[in-house]
This record gives sequence, C-alpha cells and structure tokens, in this order.
Amino acid sequence: MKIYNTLTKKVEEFIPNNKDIVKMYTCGPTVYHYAHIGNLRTYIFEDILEKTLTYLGYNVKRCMNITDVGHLTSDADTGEDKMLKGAKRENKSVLDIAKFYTEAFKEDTAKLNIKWPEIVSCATDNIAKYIEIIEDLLAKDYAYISGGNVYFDTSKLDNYYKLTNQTDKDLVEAVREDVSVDKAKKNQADFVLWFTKSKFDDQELKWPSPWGVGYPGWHIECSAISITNLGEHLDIHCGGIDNIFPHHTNEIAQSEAYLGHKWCNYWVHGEHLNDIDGKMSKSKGEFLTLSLLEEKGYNPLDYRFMCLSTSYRKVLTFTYNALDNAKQSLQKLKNKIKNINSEGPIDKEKFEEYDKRFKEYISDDLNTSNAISLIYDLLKTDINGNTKLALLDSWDKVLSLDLTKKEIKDANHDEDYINNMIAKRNEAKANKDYKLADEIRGTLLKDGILLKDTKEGTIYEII
RNA sequence: GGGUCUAUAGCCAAGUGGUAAGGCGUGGGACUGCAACUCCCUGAUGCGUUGGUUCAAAUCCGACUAGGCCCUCCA
Repeated sequence: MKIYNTLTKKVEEFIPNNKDIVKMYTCGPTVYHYAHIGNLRTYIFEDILEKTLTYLGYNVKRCMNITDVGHLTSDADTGEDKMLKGAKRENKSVLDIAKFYTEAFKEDTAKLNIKWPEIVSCATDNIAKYIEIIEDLLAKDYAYISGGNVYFDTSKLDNYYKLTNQTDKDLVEAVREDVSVDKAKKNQADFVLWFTKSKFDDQELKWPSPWGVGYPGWHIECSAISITNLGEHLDIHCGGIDNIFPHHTNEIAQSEAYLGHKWCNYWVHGEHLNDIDGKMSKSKGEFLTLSLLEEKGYNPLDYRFMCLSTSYRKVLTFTYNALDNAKQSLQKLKNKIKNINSEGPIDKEKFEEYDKRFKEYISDDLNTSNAISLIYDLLKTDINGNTKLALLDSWDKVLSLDLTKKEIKDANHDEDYINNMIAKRNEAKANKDYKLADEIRGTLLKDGILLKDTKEGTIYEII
C-alpha cells in the first residue's frame, strides 16, 4: 500500500507499527450544524482508506472524535462559540444541539455508505484525560500559565513546524480579519490548552480543573482521545487539509511533548470540495447539505461516485453539471450490471487477475479513478457473468456504491395485476392500438413499475 | 510576505520518460409501433505559455501566466 504522507511530502510505502493491526485516527465533526457535502467528502475519503486497508488484509482499529464543546471556541474578540451559537439559534441547550447534529451526521454518513468508526468518543467525555496531559506538560515545562489560561510553549520544540515547512517568521500574525492577537502568549504560535479566562463567560459547559473552572483548548481533544483509545503509537492520522495548520501541528506538538517520542507516522489529508468561487462554507453561497441534494433528486451515492472519480488529493469543484455527470454515469453503470446474466462457475483465475489489478489501483494512494475504470474494463471483457458479479461484489466492499445491490422496493400492486396489465398492453400492441398500449405503460410507470420490451418479451422493473 | 497545491477534449478525469485510459455529453447506427434500457461507431498530431535536458517529454529542470488552499473557527 502506497499513501501520500504530509509529514514527508511524499508517496510512501505504508508500514504499520504492528503488522497485525493498523491504528487510525480521524478528526470528527463539530456538531453545531448540519454537515455540508464538502465536510462529507473528507469522510468519504477516510472511509475508502479504511476499507482499502481492510481489503488488503489489515485489521484496522479506527477512532473518531465528536467535537461537542471547547476547542471550537474562536479566540477572536468577534468570534463566537459555534456550539453556543447553534444553541442560541435553535433555543436549545448545547448538549441537545450536539445530540441532534450528531444524529444528523450519522444519518448522512449512513446514506453515503460510510462505515461508522469502531470507536467514537465525544470531547466532553474525556475531560479527565485532558487535565492529566496538561498537568504533565506543565510539569515538564512545555506549558505555562498566563492570564488565567494554560498555554503550550512552542518555543520548547525544535521542529514545531515539521508538518508545514513554515517557520515562525513566515507566519503573518492574525492574517484573517476576525483573529485578534492574544497578549498573554509568550510566542505567537503558542496555543491554549485550558481556558479559565475567556471572552465567553457564558460558556455553558465548564469543568473544574487545577487551574480553575474552565474548559479545554482547541487541540487537546484529539490528542487525548487518540492516545486513550489507540495508545502511544498511531499509524495514521487523517483529516481535512485545512487541519494541517494549526490543528494537526499542535496535536503533534502536545502529543509528542507528553509522550516523549514520535507519535504518528502517517498524516493523510483530504483535499477540499470547493464551489465555483473557492472554498465552501456554511455561511456563504448555497448551504449544500446531503438532504438538499436528495430534495433535488440526487441519490447520496451519486455524490459518493463523484468524489471517487478523482483523487482525494485534488481539489474538486462542485457544480451541478459535475453531479449530473456522476449521476448519469452511475445510473448507466448500474444498468449495465443489472443486465449481466448470472451464469457460469466462478473463474478463479480471471477473478484473481482482475482482483489483483483492483488492488494495485486502490493501493496506489487510493486511485479510485482507475479502480472505477477497471469496472468498465471488466464489463466489456469476455468472462462469465457470475465471475463478473463476484468481482463487483468484492470491489464494492471498498467502493460502497451498491453496485450489485438489488433495489428492494414494494410495488403498489401484486404480480398478478402487473402481469395482467402487461398482457392487456401486449394485446393492444398486437391490435396496433398504441394509444392504449402507451396508456397502460404510463399507468404502471406512475406506480413505479417500468416496462421494458426485450427480445424475450416484456419485463418489468420496480423503480 | 511565507508555505502548499493545481493547469490534459464541451464537461469529469487517468497518466510519474517510450509516443494521450475511462466516463458523461454530442453526432450516427442497431433494437423498438414509438420510447426506455442495452449494444456498435464517433472525438486531442494534442496535455496553461515558453526555454532547456534527452534518441524520446503531458511526464524531468528553469522561467512565466492563471487559479485554489493555509498562515490560530474550519472537512
């Protein structure tokens, strides 16, 4: 398996710490609002990565956090706590908001055939661990208390910027308008581990700590949850590309200072879904949720297919034109698969030959584009139907596009009724009464029954 | 200012030195009473521009152009 590692800026051979188990951590959602489809692109990529590893024979243990408090607080004077904002907007408590949007996120991922990680842990369930780590960092002099908050001292590290190739001189302070300068910090890059003094006095959730009642900083959550659940050595840490700095940079800083050794070997980041104007956000332009796409007549898997058509490391620009393209392609592909005759014994040699190619593609830094092309190649090739279906079933364990899934939908009418209608239509056709024939076809279509005239006679499909 | 990434047909897109995969759309044809589904045929002397290295460059190197993202909310 080859994978691009942000740490080395190279595609590398993946070698886990322990060959029997791959430990994988993925940054989870902040549950203050619905996820937009750009957020979901990252989870699709992580899903493909996890399933690829599993397909290649690794035993994957994956953990994800749910951010329901704390580090989503902006440090800016003009900023607002996202959870609080969400709660105010909907007149609910922070915990209710978190619960509601966690469920919504779970539903979205299910619709996209994303496997829910084996371990999912909420930020608010790990306060004791944050405190333990922060106390340790203070004892080791990696952290200091200033202005009532606990900060991480980035000047104590030789290679704080190892993930980004930057230097502290490169950073433009408060480049964004909504970011202000915190004068309590010793170094510009220092970040908060624990807040007791902040502009958000109305923070709903607070916990006692050795430094006073307060709440955790923005980055400690992922380090703590990962170390608690996956141990001191992590194989893969994923997230959106925007997390490289500062979130993942800070995670490395505090985790390695705490552990005293290298923490994670592979940092893998998914590129963004942009809209025509650039980065997608919840406050600008159309708020593109999965539900919105469904309302517009798209299947969530159309979007998944669109994501898989290119590399997870390339910016993908969302347009309805591109989504239509994906929708059409997937529909045609499934039609072709439906037409495969399930006959013949499975040709083990051919199966291995094609499966080997599939594995080569997906293990080449997750080349889903080539993997999908291989499906078209397979469909055209001259091997028996059952072998093709077996391969498609197998590959769908990774691609998860429901390639061979039979849609199980109840028709509004029973089989006798449908067959009777077909017989009537055929009679009308024989009498060249095409008006009646088309009426019957139209009536059935309204009930979700699609007629197809084939050489073997008229068949129907429940749509 | 610094970092980082991208540029291949109308659209999506593969391609990592050996002479441009695949898909969607378009056009034509087969099948059909007409459709739908399916099948067959149909596209780049060309890979942002420009120098260079090489027997050979979309692929490597330089310059330029355009654009995205990051530089303490972010997937």
